[in-house]
Amino acid sequence: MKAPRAAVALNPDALLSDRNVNMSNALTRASHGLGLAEKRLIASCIAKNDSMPMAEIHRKGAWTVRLSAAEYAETFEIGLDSAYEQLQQAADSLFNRYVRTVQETPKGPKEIKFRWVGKAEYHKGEGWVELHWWHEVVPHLFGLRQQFTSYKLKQTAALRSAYSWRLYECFKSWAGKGRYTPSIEEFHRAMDAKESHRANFKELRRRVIEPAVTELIEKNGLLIEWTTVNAGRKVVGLDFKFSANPQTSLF
DNA sequence: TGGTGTAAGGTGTCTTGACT
DNA sequence: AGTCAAGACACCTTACACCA
Repeated sequence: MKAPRAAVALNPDALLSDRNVNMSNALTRASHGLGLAEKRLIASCIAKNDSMPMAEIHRKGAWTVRLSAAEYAETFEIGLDSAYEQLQQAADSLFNRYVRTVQETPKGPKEIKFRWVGKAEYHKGEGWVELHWWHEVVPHLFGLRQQFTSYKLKQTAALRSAYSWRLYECFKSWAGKGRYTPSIEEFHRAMDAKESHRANFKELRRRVIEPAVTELIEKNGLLIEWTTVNAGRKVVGLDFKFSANPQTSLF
């Protein structure tokens, strides 16, 4: 959990990569259902409205966000050609992506789904994409005062795996503790693990955990130790201990 | 804009060994 | 014996750079 942050005026000249990606802890720990390009697009659009006060968001109608291919290319250090292609594909697929959270109710856990966007339109020939946030996601992105996760976009811009990005966000949401101890089901959900990964811990370790941990150590300079929590031989949970490496960390 | 080559990431499958 | 995790290998896909 982070301390409440005073709203500051948005600097329109700030590089996108220097802006913050803010989202509620509940959203951070939910299943996002996003691939890497979609994740980049969503995070960039969140960062574009970084620190904008709610009143100004209402006044400017900032539920709608524009992102150009040039900004995308600069932020993620890829070529313009790739940026055009990724933005177009991500905009196409984003409309059908859902956030999935699980709420505990007296009748047991209940899954809640809502869309990321009500509209995602790529303007061919002009090189920019326009997103309109879905109304249910807005409270998780704007006007946050407590229980939220915040990081600079540049801290994830170098990541090449969506799993690394998701693990980084989970670490960020537990940064106060320096420890992330999900049940195996919570971890599956948070990582958007595929069925084959869920069915077999070896797959989860090989395809999700180890590549993500390696990338975060190499590119973000984190110090990470992790172990499994077992019931007999069955893995039922995970225990990550993480901290910033003062020499190299971007955490 | 489209084609091509390369590197990295992702997946499937088989074998081996340890544990219940 | 059955189950589960680990390791190795091959193959496919994706991301990206480069060039015409």
